[in-house]
Amino acid sequence: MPTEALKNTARPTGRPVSIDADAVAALALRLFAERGYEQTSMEDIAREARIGRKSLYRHFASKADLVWGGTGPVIEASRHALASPPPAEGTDTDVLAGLREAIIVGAAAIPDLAVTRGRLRLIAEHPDLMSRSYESLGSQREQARSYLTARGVPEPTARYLCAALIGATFEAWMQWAAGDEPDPAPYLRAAVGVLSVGGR
Amino acid sequence: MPTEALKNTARPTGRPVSIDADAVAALALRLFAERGYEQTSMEDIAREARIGRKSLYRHFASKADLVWGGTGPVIEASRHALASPPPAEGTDTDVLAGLREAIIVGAAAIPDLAVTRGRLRLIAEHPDLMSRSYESLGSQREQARSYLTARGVPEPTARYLCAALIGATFEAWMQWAAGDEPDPAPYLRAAVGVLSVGGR
DNA sequence: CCAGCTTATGACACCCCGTGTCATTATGTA
DNA sequence: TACATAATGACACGGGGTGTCATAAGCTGG
Repeated sequence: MPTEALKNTARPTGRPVSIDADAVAALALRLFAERGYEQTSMEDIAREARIGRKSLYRHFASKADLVWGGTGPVIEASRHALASPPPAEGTDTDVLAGLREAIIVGAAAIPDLAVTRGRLRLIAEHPDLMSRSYESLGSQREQARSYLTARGVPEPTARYLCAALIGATFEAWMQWAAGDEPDPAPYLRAAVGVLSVGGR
Repeated sequence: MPTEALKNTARPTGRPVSIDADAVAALALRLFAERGYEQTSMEDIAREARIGRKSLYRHFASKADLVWGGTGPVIEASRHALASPPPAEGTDTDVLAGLREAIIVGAAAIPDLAVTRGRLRLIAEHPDLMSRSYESLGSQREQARSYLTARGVPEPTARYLCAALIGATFEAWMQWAAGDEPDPAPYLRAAVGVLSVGGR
């Protein structure tokens, strides 16, 4: 999600990228941990990364993106898990179970959980970062919604279900991050367990 | 919620407030509607309200507070509805129904729905305003959580339930605001209907 | 090897949000 | 009338985010 203009997509001509966005994000995370989030300015990060402030903004749309950017893979993984199974005819077994499993799969795709935990803890501490959750999780919400509607869940119910799902799973991630348990799956399972499609 | 320092709380001495915060907020809403949210600077609002920019900030903590401030009464009303009935012994009837009714009562306490609809539509259009929902609804979340735990809902479940509740009801408000139906209650009912305390 | 193209880069300037300070003014109470 | 309290607004400042522009770096075709 680091705003990467055209990183891996075949670029036939032009000057290639010379800045390692992931390395810069990692550096920023380190600086945030050392000096604090709001005590570290974008100029500080740029200076430390030996690049210009404007170049920093070219790779990360905002300061918050330096933190939230790393969550891209998780969302992408659960998106993939949600997109794969085609909808069967009629009302299939349990749509909630499908959502749950996709989210678990997405979580399992995270390379290093320790970094993610640090990221989430940093987010939890700062309202400014916290509030970005709505937009950062937007694609996941959209993905879940199409999953539900494709399986016959009526429109308004699907919307509310997705909104509730995002809220609950985000809370689950936060609870996991606050503790020391290695596996986030139980938290996510419990969060999804709070939902019901039947309208009670 | 307009940051009011000491508006109605008996102030024995000192110069009384001479700025009508509600009027300023209404003016700001009008300017936002006319010129657009980000096209209207705090200086514009202050100039139009015939006050200084700093004085504006003394009444509203942020630009977003000019919009979100008006939601205070709703949250306060549902808080009151949630606080009134004392928990009975053992597992009482239906905690979700209690939550649902409190939210409906809160919605019914809104003086003029038209203004609220405009406000929510404005919020829907601007990610910056949208993202404030998390913090703005924080008190409501906390209130619902204590309601649930006081009625025997175990801790982690209560957390997830509240997170889901906030997400779903906010989505319900947004759906209501996007349409023309006069009563938000059906939307809210449907949103709460997506939850379940039983863990499926 | 050179010419020309594309694109990243960084310097500069700018707007605006939000905050801190401070002198001034207005309103109450003793 | 003196005093305390607090609102007001002027000024300055840090910092986020954006636009512009000249320059440098790499690729590709001749």
